[in-house]
Parts: sequence; C-alpha cells; structure tokens
Amino acid sequence: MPTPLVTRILIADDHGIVRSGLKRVLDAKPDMEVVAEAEDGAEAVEKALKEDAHLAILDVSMPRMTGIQAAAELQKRKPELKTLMLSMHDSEQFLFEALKAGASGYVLKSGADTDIVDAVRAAMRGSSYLYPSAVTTLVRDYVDRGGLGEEQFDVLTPRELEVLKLIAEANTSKEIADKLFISIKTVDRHRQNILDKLGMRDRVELTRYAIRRGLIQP
Amino acid sequence: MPTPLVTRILIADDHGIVRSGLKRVLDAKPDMEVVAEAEDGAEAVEKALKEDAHLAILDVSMPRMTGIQAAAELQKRKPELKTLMLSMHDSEQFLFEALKAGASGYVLKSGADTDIVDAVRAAMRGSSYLYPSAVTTLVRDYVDRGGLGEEQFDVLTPRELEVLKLIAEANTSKEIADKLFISIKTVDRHRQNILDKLGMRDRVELTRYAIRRGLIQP
DNA sequence: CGGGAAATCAGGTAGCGCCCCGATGGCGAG
DNA sequence: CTCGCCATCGGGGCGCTACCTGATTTCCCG
Repeated sequence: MPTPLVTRILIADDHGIVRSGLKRVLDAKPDMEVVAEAEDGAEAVEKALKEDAHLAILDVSMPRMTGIQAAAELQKRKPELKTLMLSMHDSEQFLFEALKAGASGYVLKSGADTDIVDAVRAAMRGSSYLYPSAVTTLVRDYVDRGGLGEEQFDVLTPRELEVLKLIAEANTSKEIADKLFISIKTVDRHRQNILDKLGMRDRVELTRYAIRRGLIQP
Repeated sequence: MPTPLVTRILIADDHGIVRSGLKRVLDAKPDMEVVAEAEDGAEAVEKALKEDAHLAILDVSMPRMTGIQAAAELQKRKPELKTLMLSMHDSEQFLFEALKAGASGYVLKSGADTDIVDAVRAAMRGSSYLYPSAVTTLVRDYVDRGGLGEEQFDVLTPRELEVLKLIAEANTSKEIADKLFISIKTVDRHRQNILDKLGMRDRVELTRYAIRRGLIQP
C-alpha cells in the first residue's frame, strides 16, 4: 500500500481548544487533512472507522474510553490505521502501554507543535516517533532488564487491576468485597499482592498510582 | 482609557501545542495579537510586564508558579492588565480562586475555541466571561450560603493545607508529626478537622482531593 | 476587653489496614 | 501430567486510622 498523497487524520481530545489548535496546525500542511474530531475514546473509534481515516491522534486521558483503550480497539478493528498518542505526562507507564496498544508514536503536549507534524509523517512512513527522553527511558529499561525488553508491563492481573481501581475510588475492603461478591480476606490478599508487586505500602500510594496510570480520574 | 484597537495578548501554558493552537486562533482575529508566550507562571508575569500586554491568558496549572498565583501577582503589579484563566477542570475551587485573584474570566479547555475569543472581548470591554455551568455553580453557592457570596473558599487553614499535602504524599501520621515537630495527636486532630470540613471519610479521598486542587502531583 | 478562630495536646475505643502464616481449586504452558 | 499462576478463603497479630470528648494557649478582630 503506497503512502496516500494526503493523510486523512482524526483528532481525539476532550479539550476543544486543543482540538482546534491541532487542527489548524495540521491543516496548514499540504499533505495533511483533519477529517474528523472526537471528544472521547468511543467516539474516536467510531468516527475513525466511518471516515476512513489513515491516522488517529488520541489523547491518553479521555472520558468513557481512554486513548490507550481506543488505540487497542482500533488496532484490532483496522490494523492498517496508524495511531499517535498525545499525552501531558512524561510517563513511562503511559509510554509502554501506548506502544503495547500498537501506537506508532508518543508525543508530549509540552513539546513544540512541529513534533506532532514530524510524528505524523514518521507514522505514515511506517516508522515511529518518540520524544527524546522517551528513547532514553526505553533504552534504560532495556538495559535494566538485561535486554529482555518485554513483559513487566502488566505486573498486575486483571482481577488485581479491578481491585486497585476500587481501592483508589475510596472503597473500603468490605465494600469491595460486596461489589465483587468475594470475601474480605480475598480483597485483603489482592491488595497485599498489589502492594508487593508495586513496592508500595498503603492505599494512598496506590491511589496516586491509579491516577497516574489513568485507571481512575482524581 | 479607551479600548485599544488591537488587544496585545500574552499566552501562558506549559503545553507548546496548546500555545501554538491558541495563538493561531487569536491571531486570526483582526482585533487581537499574541505578543508573547510563556511556559510557566513566573515567565508569564515577567513577559506580560515587559511586552506591555493588555491581557494575559493563564493556564491554572503550570510549573514554578500557577496561573492563580500569576494572576494575583499581575493584579498587584499592574491592575489595568486583564487576565483570563484557562483550565482543564470544571472545578468550583479553581473558579473561585481565579475570581479572587482578579481574573476577568474562566474558560474551560473543553469548550469551543470561540469561547476564548468571546472571553477576550468581554474582558476588554470590562465585563466578565464565565462558561455556562460556572454561572450555575456560582448561583447555587450564592443561594446555599444564604446570599453571603463570600468566604467559604479557603475552608482549610494554612496548617491544615500543609497536613493535607503530607497525607496525600502517603506519609503516616507519625511521619507527619516528625516532619512538622508536633505530636501525633495534633496531626490526628488536623486530619479529623479536614475530613469534617470536606465531608470526606478517609485518606484516599483526601489524596484525590489534593490532586484535584493541584496541591500535589500524582 | 471579650469572643472566636487557629493550633496545640491528651485519653479512649472500635475498626480497618497492613502483614505474617497456610490452603484449595482451576487452568494453561511446558 | 506436573508445574506454576491466578483467584479464592481462613486465622491471628499489630499498628494506625477514624471518631469521640475535652482542654490550653495564642492571636486577631470588633
């Protein structure tokens, strides 16, 4: 499949001002055209498919469905569609999850507006764009893990993620037990395992972690 | 002082993409000109004065000095300079603090890009711009407090804010007591008062509140 | 001056969070 | 098939949190 002359782009971000700014930046380029906008992840998936976009620019934190989830969904439904992740946070966790979800790039909002343009072109050429310190992070992690370069992301099991989410939403162990139809002791055990895996010590640290990961909104 | 023909605007936001988007939106208007940009609050104050801007658009959460602090500082140093607060959060707390700091408007990033244009024109006419639900919030609060319409913002005392911050940073009561050179009992008491004032029940909720308020980073 | 708000500290209690221990059934990989 | 991971559940212990009542000092404001 040859590179299309004009890249059809979808922008998804819950901030209207960011969307319209991005649209102006991209539309000013002759080889790019913004064909759709979305306010949340679910809308992004829907419109990206309907408008036959070549590339989707997704904000990591959006209502209803996060950018990460949307990227994974799009990757599954239409693999040839490229995705770029847009983020406020220079976060290792987000970066890994974005790449795992099949994103072709990870661009920080704090970067220059030319970054996003470069990222779009890199993605359409089939290569990847990462902001400079992201590369450093990746290399460091690669070395740290003895060159394995895989795994380690989802240290937490699905069930543990579920429990973590409820903890960070200020539910007590008893409330979590009732909601999940399990005993308090099991909740206790899950929390223990989560704390061990993450090297943390209490619910406050877990709460901050869950917010950083985008599992819940503050 | 007559309204200037062209409004000289400063934009302050730590996200380059937001800045350049905003700049494009505003520069497209014949009566507006973006004369300076800043990445943080301190730089915003400095450049707003140096460039003799008529209006400063400040993001609430920025490094070094928040938009709220910058607005208060500008209000003091140059009262005729108008300020608009730009925020991601539909947050009552931020709204009040912005107005208290002398801002002429409060615009949500999730709003349309025409909102900010309207807000700029309203500010230069000497009136205020608030996004619709902000007005509702203000009115509701006015009624709730029996028409007092003041106070109540800083429900927490400075000391309580200090304790809250340490709680949300995952310190135990004992650690907080050591850091502040007070007894555990006092810390306990402060936490109790904070929980009562905010109507919350545990440290997890306090953590989320502290993050929403920008007291700490997740 | 008198009152209120803020900050400090004390004692007590119930419950929950955090941390050990061990155990079982299911399920997929090797 | 066996091994390991996951999810489930139990007992017991200790310290901290959450909630209560009551008290003192300081300081500001009307």
